[in-house]
Amino acid sequence: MAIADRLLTLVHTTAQDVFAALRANPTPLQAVVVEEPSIADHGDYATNAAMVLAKELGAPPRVIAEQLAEGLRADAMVDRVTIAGPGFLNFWIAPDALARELVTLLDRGVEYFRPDIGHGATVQVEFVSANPTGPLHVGNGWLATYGDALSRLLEFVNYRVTREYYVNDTGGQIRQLGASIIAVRSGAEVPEGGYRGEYISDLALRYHGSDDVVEAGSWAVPIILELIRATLVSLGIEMDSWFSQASIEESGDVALVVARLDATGATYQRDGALWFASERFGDSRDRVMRKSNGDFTYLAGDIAYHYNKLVIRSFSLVIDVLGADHHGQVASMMAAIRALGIDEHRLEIKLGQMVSLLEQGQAVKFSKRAGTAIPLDWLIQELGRDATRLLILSSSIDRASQIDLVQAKAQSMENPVYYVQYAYARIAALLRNVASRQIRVEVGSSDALAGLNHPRELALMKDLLRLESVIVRAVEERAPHKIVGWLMQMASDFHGFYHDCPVITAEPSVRDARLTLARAAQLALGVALDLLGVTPPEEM
RNA sequence: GCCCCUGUAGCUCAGCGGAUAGAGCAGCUGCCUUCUAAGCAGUCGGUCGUAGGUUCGAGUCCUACCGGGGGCGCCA
Repeated sequence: MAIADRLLTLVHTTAQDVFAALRANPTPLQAVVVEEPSIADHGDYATNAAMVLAKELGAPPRVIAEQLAEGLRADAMVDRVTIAGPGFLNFWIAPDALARELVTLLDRGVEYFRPDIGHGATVQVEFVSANPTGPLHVGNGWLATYGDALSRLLEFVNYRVTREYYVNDTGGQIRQLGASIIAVRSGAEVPEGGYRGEYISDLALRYHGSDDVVEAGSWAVPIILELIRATLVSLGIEMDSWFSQASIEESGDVALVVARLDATGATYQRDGALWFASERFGDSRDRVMRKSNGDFTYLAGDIAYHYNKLVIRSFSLVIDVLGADHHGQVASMMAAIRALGIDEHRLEIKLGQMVSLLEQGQAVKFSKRAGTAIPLDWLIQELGRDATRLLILSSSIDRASQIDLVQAKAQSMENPVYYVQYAYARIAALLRNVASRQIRVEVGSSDALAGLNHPRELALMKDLLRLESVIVRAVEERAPHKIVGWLMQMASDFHGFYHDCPVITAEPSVRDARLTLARAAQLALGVALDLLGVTPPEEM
């Protein structure tokens, strides 16, 4: 258990003692938290327990705080407790307790940072799923990287993850694609709503089939998918599964699912079409399942696809990563899940807000059809894989990012990714130097490590002990960008340590303790970088 | 009109209901004879969109308003 969690437990038990002493009934303590103050004078950790209890007990916070402090001081883990402000309890952790924790960390290795949240459950993350009508653009890169980092996080906390790309290989846009290729081949204008761009010209040169738009479109899909796959690989992303929309339609599952909705009385006929009464299940209006011409709608196919994921393939959890332009589908899909009697908590839909490019202060929207989309390949080539990933992962997907490409490129050598990677590389260099100088290192007994009490060393240790809880939060909130926040702090603290605390030239006991700390830091940096899919470089 | 996201430093963005709101970039000033200066230290820069409310305590929660983005098809 992490130190903060152990402290919270300690605060809880001490609170029970206070209740008993006051002959008061114990009350729930959910509001009690242990946190790390941003100000060093406020201790290594702090709790609001006295203020919460004061409310429950109707006594002044500082009086309660005195009683709590009494009990807390008795614990060996706690070095010092002070009462401050409106009734905060500030703790300082005993150096030997930190040292023991560091020993445990090194003993357990990567596992030290791994909370078992998933318990081996299966989860499918569906992301990218861009129509196979052209190369990925920069906007696709955002959600692709988010989806991959989320998948890495879930894998780390013991989910069995399947990364899936839903291939919309049927329908109107495939006909448009075919029509565009045929038009360019015959030297005609690309039709209204068609696709433009160099790749269309390339395809037109290679296409030797008939003038049937479906044939031409279907012919092009696998070629374009291969381009997409290659782009993803260059971003460090490999899908486990490419799921064809056409295959769902051919399987008969669409009819099956519509029949199931029918059987539960959730559908009705109107104007020659079959409707799903989705409003009864929380949608803003009802939706058509089968058009008056007999074809199923996209939504019907999409419901069948989700039925396939949740029932036929029976993933415990399904996460759809979609662009905010798919917001309109969410309520309909959730309504269908409820109508089919599936536990709605098994489907999560994460909406990523739109990304826009800034060109001379003006926002430029992506349009594949108009040919104004900036290719993702271009961005990766300009910035490199690691800088691209970190740029994308440093902010929340709830925010509509604006990226100034000129600035992004100009800053590529100043990208924060190098700051973080440099910390890792510096440790690698340290360890190489130790090896090449044939220094014998006695790795860390907790006694030796208790000598680590320089402020830089303490800051580093606290970062190490915090990583697990950061990972928990990042997973729970589906927010990989929280890992970036930790990495920046960790890198900053490491560079400060490196600057102020010589390692190899220090006397042997100090040197060995610092080397041990550096090793732990490298381990943690490696875990965090790996969660983001960013390379941990041995040298720079 | 209704629904979702959002508004924090010049720019791009972090920020668990807690104490004196942070980082990177841009600007200014120092620090390489010393384990990698892709670094460290300092400095400049803020009515956290506005107004109410809840709370011992609000950038964070609630309401209204203002601004920005997206969505509301028998398209996919």
